[in-house]
Amino acid sequence: MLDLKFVLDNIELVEANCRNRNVSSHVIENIQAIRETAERRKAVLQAVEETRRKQNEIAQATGREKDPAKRNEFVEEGKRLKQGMSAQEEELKAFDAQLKEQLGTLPNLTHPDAPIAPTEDGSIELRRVGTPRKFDFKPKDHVEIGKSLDLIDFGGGAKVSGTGFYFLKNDAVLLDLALQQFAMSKLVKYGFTPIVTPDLARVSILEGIGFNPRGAETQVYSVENTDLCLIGTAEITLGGMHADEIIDEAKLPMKYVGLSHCFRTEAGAAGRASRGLYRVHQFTKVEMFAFTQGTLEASGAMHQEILKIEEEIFSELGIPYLVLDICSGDLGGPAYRKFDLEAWMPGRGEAGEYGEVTSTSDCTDYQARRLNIRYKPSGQKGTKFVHTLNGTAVALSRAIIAILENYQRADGLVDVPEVLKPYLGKDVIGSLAH
RNA sequence: GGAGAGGUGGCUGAGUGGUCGAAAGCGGCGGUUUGCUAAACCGUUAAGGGUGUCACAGCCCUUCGGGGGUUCGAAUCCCCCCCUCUCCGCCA
Repeated sequence: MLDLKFVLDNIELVEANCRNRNVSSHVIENIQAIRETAERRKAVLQAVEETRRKQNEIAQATGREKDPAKRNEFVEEGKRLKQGMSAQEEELKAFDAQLKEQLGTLPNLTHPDAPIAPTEDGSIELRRVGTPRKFDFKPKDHVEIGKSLDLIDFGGGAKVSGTGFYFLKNDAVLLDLALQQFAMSKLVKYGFTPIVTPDLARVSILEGIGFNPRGAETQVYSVENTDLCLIGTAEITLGGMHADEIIDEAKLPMKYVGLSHCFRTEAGAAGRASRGLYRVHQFTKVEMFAFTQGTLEASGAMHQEILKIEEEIFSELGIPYLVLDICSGDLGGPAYRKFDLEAWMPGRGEAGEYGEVTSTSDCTDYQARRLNIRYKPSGQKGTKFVHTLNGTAVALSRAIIAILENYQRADGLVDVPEVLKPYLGKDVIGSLAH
């Protein structure tokens, strides 16, 4: 959510930003509506406050009055004032709700260096690291590898839970756990506090992070008869962890690395390039999340730190990747700037393709404002919203794709990346040897 | 799931219908003292919003877990919800 005052003072800038963000046209129409709503709300607010002031005055005078007759007069006066109140207050509430809804549709501002383009092909490739391996045999995709080595059971997943679900088996399980350990250990070394988060969260927390679990295009599973949803990412729970808090400035930045399951309905995604593990309803993810001081310098620096760690993880895994600076039209509401890593997947498409494996966003104060997470900057009075950032350390399903496909051998087995060997306990996936 | 107790400012904690935005302590900030530090002492210290100012000040409204209600007036009484603690039951 953007700050109301900022929006009112910068209508044109906000409008231009919305156009760059490729939001639907009714959002842009909303901006003028916000101005009107805000003005009408203010008028009502002032009327309500004036009435309340009179009421307080009468109530206090009544309390002080000893003479029963005079006291009675005050009471009658108070009753009269009270009668006029409720309609005004209802009106105020309605305006507040409307304003909040209208503001909620506006995306965050955009980093000046982010590429401006309407759709995802406008994102800019910053660099490519590593060279895709040349195979002297025709590489399989992870679905075939998973089948031949008995690592992934899609049929069983479909039977038990439907399409988009799967069982990991045998060495895939060890690989999954090894990746978690590898990522966790690294992040802890970098000063991140390890967390295992809940996999369900309240609707209000989802909304604070910028999800709309009840919207028409929701990707979120809701749990019937509760106000809970299955989380699509630990970003939700990690960000929500400090909702409504005033954080000691000395503790900033706070860095967390969370482990959670992630659930996504992937509504409307059928038929796209989503074979196998690439787009599934449930996966496990190790996620970074940081709270920084509320300055662009602080969160910008943290954003670079997170990106560097993401790159280090895939470099050490020995998987070629590229870094994308995500363009304005593909940013998503809360992000001020976003970098994606795409890893080389030899079995994807006709002759291999890069596929998204991580994403890191600087959300500035957009999430913190709605979640009400603040700190007191030293030397200033009052409070300021923190900045929040998130970034994928390892999304297990997609990392597994990359490893199986990049490390496959002519004999059908899969080598274990050097850095994972200590965690996995064996050198070759699919073999009996330990 | 059953029974009970409780949720108050950055923290601990008093306050059961009338200047209570709230005692006290801790912490923080400013000052005195001091060679420096500590201690001691004095003072100060909630947030958000409206109005106003060049900027302060000032004035006003809201907030004592959340929401509703009673009342001229609610931290205080009533109802619902959330959360915490204790005991019992159940359970990995």
